[in-house]
Amino acid sequence: MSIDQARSARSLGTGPRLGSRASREAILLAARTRFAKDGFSGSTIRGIAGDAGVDASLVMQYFGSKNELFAAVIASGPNTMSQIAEAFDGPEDCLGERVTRAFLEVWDGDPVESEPLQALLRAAIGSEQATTQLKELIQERVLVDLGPRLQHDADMKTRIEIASSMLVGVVVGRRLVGLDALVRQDRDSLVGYIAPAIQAILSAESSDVSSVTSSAAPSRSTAAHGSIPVI
Amino acid sequence: MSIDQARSARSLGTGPRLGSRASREAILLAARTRFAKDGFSGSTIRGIAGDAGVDASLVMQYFGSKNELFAAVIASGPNTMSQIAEAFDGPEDCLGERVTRAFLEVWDGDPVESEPLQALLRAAIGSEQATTQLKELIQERVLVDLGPRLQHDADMKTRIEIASSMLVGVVVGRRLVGLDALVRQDRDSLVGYIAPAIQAILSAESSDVSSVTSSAAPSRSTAAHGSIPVI
DNA sequence: CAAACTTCTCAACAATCGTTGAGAAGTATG
DNA sequence: CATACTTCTCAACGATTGTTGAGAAGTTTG
Repeated sequence: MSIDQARSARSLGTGPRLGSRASREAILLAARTRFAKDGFSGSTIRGIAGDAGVDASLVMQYFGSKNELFAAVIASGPNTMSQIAEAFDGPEDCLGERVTRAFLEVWDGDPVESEPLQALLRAAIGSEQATTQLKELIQERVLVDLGPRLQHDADMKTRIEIASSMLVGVVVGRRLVGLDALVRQDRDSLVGYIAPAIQAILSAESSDVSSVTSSAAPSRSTAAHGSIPVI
Repeated sequence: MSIDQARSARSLGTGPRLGSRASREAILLAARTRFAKDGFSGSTIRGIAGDAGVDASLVMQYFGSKNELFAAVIASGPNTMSQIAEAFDGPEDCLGERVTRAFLEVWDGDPVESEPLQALLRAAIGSEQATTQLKELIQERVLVDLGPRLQHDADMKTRIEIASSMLVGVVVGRRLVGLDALVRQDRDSLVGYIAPAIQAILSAESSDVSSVTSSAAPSRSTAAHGSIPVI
């Protein structure tokens, strides 16, 4: 039977190689840019298809749905997270600078890397529903890379999450919101401002602020002499 | 003429005071919550009206359009920004703690204050178009309060924008994304982690990181002895 | 050429959106 | 009661959305 023939010799290739995967790539590129710029609900399949020079139904045929297209865009980014995660390794006295620089470099770099992150961030902050939907994706792509580095103590995990949130905030202000003073600064001077603070988060001791709050203050007693504003 | 009568004695009150302004308040409350939770494009007028127990057209009658309703929600928040801005005044050696605490208090506090900020943040990050639309509103509500405090030098303006972005990042991770380690911490221990870093941003000297980058390093030389991890 | 196959477009569906106009329902004034 | 006014609902509009099914256009195999 012809069906069995086609099934046994799967995709033996009688058809054309017209646009083939070129259209698929064009769709993915257009989707990446539009999701990064307009967010998820702000982007339309018709608009993406138009940018790719393709009919909207072809997008559905390749990716199934808008959600799956978005997932494909997020998955299309290369190893940006491991690039950031690697910065957590190495000597501790310049940890703040390395991590800060890694963050800024990824977001200033190739759109292939930064645009999926923009899209993920816009979507994740856009609504509570999207947040919970994307939370496992965030934890997967962030904490899987960062995980082995913070297995030691829960305190270090907290520090890393705080430092990462701070750097995300800076990047949001600089690249998404476009705050004047942040956009004006070049990368190196920004690192000069930020790295000491990140260093303080990642290496200093959690000092108790108010009166009681007995819980905190774990173990490390070496704090705040040379390690904080060092870089 | 009756028209002139009604115009001269404006709203002399022949009509009913049924729901009167109660429905308006209900709409505003429902809109505030939904915009904070679902973002701008994720919220629908029909949904807001449903929460308020009211028809959708009444929303239009009171607020004109979805955009104006959103603007009313944003304007409904009290003086939250000035509350944060006031934290920038006072002795410099505990600046980081005051500012950090003010940020976290506003976001942990009354929904009347925090939800309009959530809505503004979600909308502003949601898409590039919304960002540019809301940027002047952000600058208006943030920098008008903060402005007088940073008139002195451009360097301080940069520092304040960086510190604010960082704190927004922390708040986003804690209240919007819901990162585990950040949600678990209570406010005081969070301040213990964060305040030294904010203090470093707001008071330390911008140290040159790499080799060249001649520009930076302005004037202040007092840095990093007791003021940074003090709280 | 004919048949099989892939690539892509056209037209339309059903749902939902913001928005509008007309008119009930009810209360004050004459 | 009759009139004027406010408050609110009903029904519908036009536009846009994601999504679908059928069928052109073109390429390879027999």
